[in-house]
Amino acid sequence: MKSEFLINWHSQLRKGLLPLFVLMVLQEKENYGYELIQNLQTRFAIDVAEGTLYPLLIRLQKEGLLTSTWVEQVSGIPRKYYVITPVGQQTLHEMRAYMDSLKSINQNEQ
Amino acid sequence: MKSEFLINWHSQLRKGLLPLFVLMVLQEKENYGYELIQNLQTRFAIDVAEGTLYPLLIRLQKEGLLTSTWVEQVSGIPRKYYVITPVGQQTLHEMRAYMDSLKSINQNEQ
DNA sequence: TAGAATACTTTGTATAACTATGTATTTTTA
DNA sequence: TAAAAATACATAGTTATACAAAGTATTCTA
Repeated sequence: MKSEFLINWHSQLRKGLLPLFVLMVLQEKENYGYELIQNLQTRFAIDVAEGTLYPLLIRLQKEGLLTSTWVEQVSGIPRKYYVITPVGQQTLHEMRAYMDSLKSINQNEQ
Repeated sequence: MKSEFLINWHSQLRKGLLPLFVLMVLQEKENYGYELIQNLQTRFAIDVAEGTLYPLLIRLQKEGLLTSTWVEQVSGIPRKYYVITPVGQQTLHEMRAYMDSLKSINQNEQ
């Protein structure tokens, strides 16, 4: 059974990883929120609550990393599709560079 | 120049990484706070303010991952040395396992 | 027709980094 | 030798963000 500390650590780690993962998914293809939650699960084995993701998407959009458009469905509820912007791509690039630098640091371990 | 967003992202990412890095350093050798700040800088290229590290150390101790003892110096100010506990080592192990799982996920990228 | 699934939003709470400040001692330097 | 810098630890207030919970609305399914 996972300790209280580890559960909390995971939650804290997500504060950094989640924006990265979201940008990574959207880099490949535009997504609407509900779809993104499922892609994050299959792609990164990470369960994201709607109350976590939607505020994040709004924040990323406010920062200029994403744009969004409502798309009416022939059948079903309208979906808000999120697309990564050039600023978002540049930011993703720098995030990746930082993550890679961490990896190389961790290499000189037993 | 780094964007506001990236600066903030780094800060959020640290909330997850810092406990991991601290445990990694202490896994190798006991450290006192001030020394630890320097080791985190040389080892992980990460600048940690005292106001960040000391509360973290107190928290980790409260969680049972560390113990600490004051050591009087022949010359100089007494130092509080932090030592990783078995619980801390187990926790570190699980943190590493999780970090490794992230790495393998990130591998299937262009 | 009730319930599940889809789809987005908002409110309140908890966690933890960060800034700033404070205390105290020792070493360096001008 | 006095001032400044470095060493060493601690705490209060602010801010960002995950998360739980609840809400709104539509569509599909049994």
